[in-house]
Formats: sequence, structure tokens, C-alpha cells
Amino acid sequence: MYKNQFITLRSFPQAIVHIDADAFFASVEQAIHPEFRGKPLVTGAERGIIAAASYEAKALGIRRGIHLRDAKKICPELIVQPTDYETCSLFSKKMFDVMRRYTTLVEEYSVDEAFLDLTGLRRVYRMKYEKIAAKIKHDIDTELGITVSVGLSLSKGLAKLCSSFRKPNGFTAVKGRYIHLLLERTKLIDVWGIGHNTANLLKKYRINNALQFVQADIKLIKKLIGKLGVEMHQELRGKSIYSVSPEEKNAYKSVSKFKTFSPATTDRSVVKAFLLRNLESACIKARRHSLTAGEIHIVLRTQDFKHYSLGAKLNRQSSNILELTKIVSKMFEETFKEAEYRATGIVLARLNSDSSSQLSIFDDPVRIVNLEHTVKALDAISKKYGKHTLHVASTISANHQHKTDRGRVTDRKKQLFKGETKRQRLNLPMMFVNV
DNA sequence: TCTGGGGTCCTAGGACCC
DNA sequence: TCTGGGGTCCTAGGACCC
Repeated sequence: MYKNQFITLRSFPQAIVHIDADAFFASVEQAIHPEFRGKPLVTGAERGIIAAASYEAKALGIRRGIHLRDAKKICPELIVQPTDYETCSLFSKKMFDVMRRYTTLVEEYSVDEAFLDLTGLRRVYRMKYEKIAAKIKHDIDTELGITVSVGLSLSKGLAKLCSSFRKPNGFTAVKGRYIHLLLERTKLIDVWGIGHNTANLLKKYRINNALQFVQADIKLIKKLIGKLGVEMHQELRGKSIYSVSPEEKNAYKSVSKFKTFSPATTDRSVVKAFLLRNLESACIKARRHSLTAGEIHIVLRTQDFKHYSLGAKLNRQSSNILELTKIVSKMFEETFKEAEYRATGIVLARLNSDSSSQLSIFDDPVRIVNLEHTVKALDAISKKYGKHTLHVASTISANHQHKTDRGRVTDRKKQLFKGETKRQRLNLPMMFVNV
């Protein structure tokens, strides 16, 4: 009875596939350590919080986000591995390579997810789309030793719903005439682009699942959630709005660093020190990618989840910590209000990839060159002796406060480096540079 | 159940101008 | 000086994603 709601009844006018690796970080550990296979395993408990759990662990109720000590209570023999980003990105790359054997239209959506456009390939391979997608899945599973869940449908939005419909190791293909059956079983919150807030808003209008969402008046959707809602409305009706774009998006639009400190604080100077420490990290990251910022934002988060933020344009592109410290300090003074703070953050925006930025006529070229030299020296020292050897002196109180956290970080590093951090190994004190 | 960090995009509303 | 309309640009903040 709902059939005529949808754009088309044809099987696959567009054949869009979504491939999602199952418990990726945990699965990779199991793939490279055969002795871990079939056992409950978690990764990334650096901060005491679990980042990924294998399906064996999930079956016991151990989920991403819970505390390691709680997980250990459930399962004392739980295997705990640090997050191995290098190996995971290697697996990720291999996974995308397998996909590209079948089509060039592969969009690397995240480290463990991709969209593929198979439209038209049915004739090329003389195979149904379902068969091609199943072959890709089979190749990944057998060549990498991990499993993926695959969804095939008419649009990205639908394909994503399909891949999450059966997990792990699932395969779900939904043709035009069965879309309503999929949507009927899909909660609003599971629709791509609909979060808690939007779902709650829609419920007030008696829109409770994905099918009711696509049946709702488009004008109402537009009014309630805007452009994004309208696009998803069409995607879920089988009209492909979002194309699969194979270009790699290497360029960052912004670089940011946030940090929550465990006991919240009202101390102005401590908050400021943390903010400047974030600035330090953000600058290091920007410089590593040869990026300079034309705009900077500071964010102060209070204990009751409010936040104060302020943005400023720079009169010349920069990722120079010494130069930006002054600006950020000034911004901090303008923004800070008496409150209990739990986190600070820095966002560098309007990034330019060219490091040789134009000098404005107000800048003193000699001073700028000097600053450049100082920062280059800092970079060199950090590279040689470890990232946290040198700090700008104004961030010094971030160190004392940080003790408990540092302890945990060190524990993790001990595992990684079998005993010592690089600085400890070289027996270097932590140093501060005054600016 | 609120765990933390790093991103992107959209929009309402203010400032400013004619 | 008041009254009103209309356009653009920018910003802060919301919402969402992995």
C-alpha cells in the first residue's frame, strides 16, 4: 500500500553499496593475533574507557564507552590491547584496494567505511548487483581475515541503513519495491543525519520511524530540520541525492585540540594554561601538515555543559605558537567569566597549505623571521626528544594539574615502549621556553 | 550512559549598507 | 530625525558524524 510513495519500483536504477567493517579496531587485533580469535577483546583503554569491543565482548555486554574496570568485572580474562592506528590504517587501505578492483567509484568515508557506486556494472560483469557486492565482501573477508557488513540499495542513505540492518558479517540488499519494509523497521535515530534532538522533535509531530518520516509532508520536514532533512527524505525514497565521490578529501578545513581536565577548576590561570597547551598541540599538528591558520577560535567549557567561545581573524596566516599565544591570551581575557570549567579547546580555521604567507605592512619582518627560527628550533627539539619535552612557559600550570592524567598516559607508553618514554630514556628533564 | 576527541555543515540573527 | 524595506556578509552556536 505504500509502494507508490517511492520514486521507483525498478530494482536498482542506481546501485549504491555501503561497506562497514565489523568492530574494526578489535577485529584487526584478532586478525593479526590468531590466538585472540573467538575471544572477548577490547582496544584503546588508554583513558580507562573502551574504544572498541570485539563481538565476543559485546555478547557479554561490554560496549564501547564503558570503563575498563567495569568490563573486567564482567569478564576478568578480557584481552586488552592498545589502539594500533598504524596497523588499522594498513588494513583500511587494503580494504579499499579490494573495492577498487571492482569499481573506481569508491568513497572512503572513514577508516572502516566506504560507499561504492556499482551502477551499470551489472552488464560489465554479467552479474546481478547482489552478486558483485557479495563477491567484494567475500574478497575482503578472506584476504584480510576480518568481516564486513554490506548494504546494497538505491541511495547512500538507504545503503547505510541496509549495512547496519544485519551485523556483524551481514549482507542486506533492498530493491525499490521493498524499501517500505526496511523503513518500517528502522528507528528514526538510526537514520543517517538524524540524532537525538531531531528524533525527539519529529516525535512531537507523530513521526516515529523512518517510514513515517518519508511519508511526512516535505514542507514540514523542511521547516523542522531544513535542507539536510529534505535531502534525506528524498534519499530514503530511493532518489539518490548524495553522489559517491571518489576524490580523496585530504585538505583539512580546520584543526582543533580539545582537552577535558579531570577535576574541574575555577582557577583562571589553570584554565588559561590548558588553553595555551591546546594551542601548542594544535600548532604542532598544523605545522606537521604545513598548514597555517587565518582564523582562530577558543572554547571554554563549563561544568554544567555551557560553553563560551570567541573567534578572531588573524591579519596574516600563521601556525606559529609564539605569535598566536599573545592573541589567544587576549581572547581568553575577553572570554573568561567566573565559573567552574571542565575543558578548553582551540580551533584553527581558514587553513592555507602554503607556509610562505604574505606579510602585512604592519608586520615587522625581522621579528617574524626571528619567531620562525625559534619555532623551527622547537620543532626540531620535539622531533628529536619527544613531543612533550618543551613547552611554552605560560602553560606550566597545566602540568601540575595534569598529574593524574599524565600518570595514565605514562602507563600506556610503558606498554608501548617497553619501559620508558623517549624523554625518560634520554633522561631529559621537561623544559620550558619563556616567550 | 553521558565517554572523549576530532571533524563538517547549516542556520538564525546581528551588523552594516543603500 | 523618523519610518520602512531589502540585501549581503559574518558569526556563534547547534547538530551530527565517526
